[in-house]
Amino acid sequence: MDFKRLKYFLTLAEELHFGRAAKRLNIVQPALSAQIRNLEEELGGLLFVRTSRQVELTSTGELCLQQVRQLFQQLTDLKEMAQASFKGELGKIRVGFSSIVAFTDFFSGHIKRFQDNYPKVEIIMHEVPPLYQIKALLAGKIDVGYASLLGLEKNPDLSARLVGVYPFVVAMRKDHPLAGRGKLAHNDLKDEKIIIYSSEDNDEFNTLTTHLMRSIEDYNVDYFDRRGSLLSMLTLVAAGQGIAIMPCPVQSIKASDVIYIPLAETEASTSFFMIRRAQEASPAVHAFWDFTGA
Amino acid sequence: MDFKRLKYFLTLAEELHFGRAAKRLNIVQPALSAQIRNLEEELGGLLFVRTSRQVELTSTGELCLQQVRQLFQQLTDLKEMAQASFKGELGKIRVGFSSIVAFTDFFSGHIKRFQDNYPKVEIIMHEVPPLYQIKALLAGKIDVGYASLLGLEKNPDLSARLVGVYPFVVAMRKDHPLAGRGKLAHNDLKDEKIIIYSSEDNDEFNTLTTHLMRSIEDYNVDYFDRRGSLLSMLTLVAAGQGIAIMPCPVQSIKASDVIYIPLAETEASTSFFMIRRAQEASPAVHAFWDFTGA
DNA sequence: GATAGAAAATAGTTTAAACCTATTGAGCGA
DNA sequence: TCGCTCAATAGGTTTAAACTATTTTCTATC
Repeated sequence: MDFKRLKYFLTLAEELHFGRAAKRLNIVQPALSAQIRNLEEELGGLLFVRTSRQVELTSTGELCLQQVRQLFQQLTDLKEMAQASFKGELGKIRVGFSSIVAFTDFFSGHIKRFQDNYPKVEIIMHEVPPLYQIKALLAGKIDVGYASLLGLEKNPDLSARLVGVYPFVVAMRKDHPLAGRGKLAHNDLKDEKIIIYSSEDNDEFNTLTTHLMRSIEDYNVDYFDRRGSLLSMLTLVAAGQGIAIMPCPVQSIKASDVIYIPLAETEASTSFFMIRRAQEASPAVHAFWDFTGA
Repeated sequence: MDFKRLKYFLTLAEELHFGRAAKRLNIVQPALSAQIRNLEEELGGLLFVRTSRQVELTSTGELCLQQVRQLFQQLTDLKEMAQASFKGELGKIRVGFSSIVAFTDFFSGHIKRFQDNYPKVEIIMHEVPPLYQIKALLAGKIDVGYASLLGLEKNPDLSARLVGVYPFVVAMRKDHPLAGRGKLAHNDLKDEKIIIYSSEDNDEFNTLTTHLMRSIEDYNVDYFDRRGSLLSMLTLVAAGQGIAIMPCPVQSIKASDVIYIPLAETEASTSFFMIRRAQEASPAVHAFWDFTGA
């Protein structure tokens, strides 16, 4: 059983004339006769009634015609699907993102614009803490990561691309003494209780605060060490437990009683990266990477 | 694109090893390598990642695998369908029957038993007057006819088979003078008004009554000539317009005020035939013919 | 009824591609 | 470094599909 034979069958069923059908198939009439005979032998009965004047389908032939049309449709679909898949227009991309990334403008922009241009690619989102993203990428659990991490260029198994650099803001209760200020400098934080997110699992906040701390190390800062999420930090701020230094995208989280004031006069900032495996095979992931990089 | 290639793909996708897959396919490893390469070139990308230690599917390969499995399922279905159709287990049979036939025991028996044994054959019933059945058969409007007709053996384009011979009964109002009798003879009808169905279109009643009349031609019978259906004859009988001579299956029609009395002492009878085209192509029709004849 | 024409089937030859054997090359483990 | 496994490559062989030429069958027309 062969697609070529089925194609011959289909053409003959349409033309109902061996000579014309053979011409359309760019073969010669006896070749078509032989192939149709082969097909009929394989199925165990006649598909056409041949009188010397006309050819017509048997009832079985009619049934087969419908099925064969379907079969060719499926074959066409298969080819198109494969080609779409090779072009990265089809497939799944598992995207890992850290909690802060979810509030950046580039992240939602990437996802939305890609989805608009590649509607058949399924994007599966996972919130994954930054250091875990590296493990998840190498273990094949996610295909693309979005996080603020340092030293990525040192890992030969990963490719990274800088996608955003953000200054810091200071989150505090609205009745905090500093609340009226339009902007803050290092000096202003000198005697404040600063809430820092710290966790062995999650390096992002460590990274950025360490980064920041380096720039304000001259100052004598009390800090409040605490495990928890981005939101739990804001809860602590709202509860008057201290102030928090955070990348500015966090501003879009409107917590009651909490205000954000830019931290000026420092070159400290948070850099966000896209990360993928250096040896990536999936065309969809490459399409995503190239599309968001263009 | 060829089913053989797709089969190779399927086997390799299952084995993930060129040597083993080739062995299962009863070909040699380089042949398999070449065919997989051809397939990949045709689709425009790689379906497998080959390291010298292991073979695995690409993401596109995974997608194709599902589609190809479906394709093979459909191919199997096509073959099975074709073979079922050749055996007459699949298809349509358009059955024409005259009104009286609907009340015979053989008719419902044929249909029911065949349908039980050939559940996938669609039987389409048409009530067709007897002479029309011959036209409908020759015009390809129906495939099998059931009727009482004479001279069928003279038509070389048709095959017929006798399926039932029934004596006559006399239908009359229950208050008719003859109503008390257990059976009737020709003599008894001598002075009765007999309702006869007559139509150029429909020969069945003409046939049977002519047949009957021949056997009682010695008697002086008034008859009431009237176009109409089987039921309209019974209506006339119920209205006291006369008595009617009918094949005994009509007895199963219980009309109020109408009783049936056997017409004995005559060899006159109605013969019912199955009819089909002599040159019938449809295996389902042959299956029906053979099944009901066995 | 004979004859010409049309269309599918048959016979024999040619060609193409699928397959086979033998070998090479690459990667991994001892 | 050697040896082993496994896929790729090279070159010859076989099979089957296609071609050309011819026959057969049926129909339409004279």
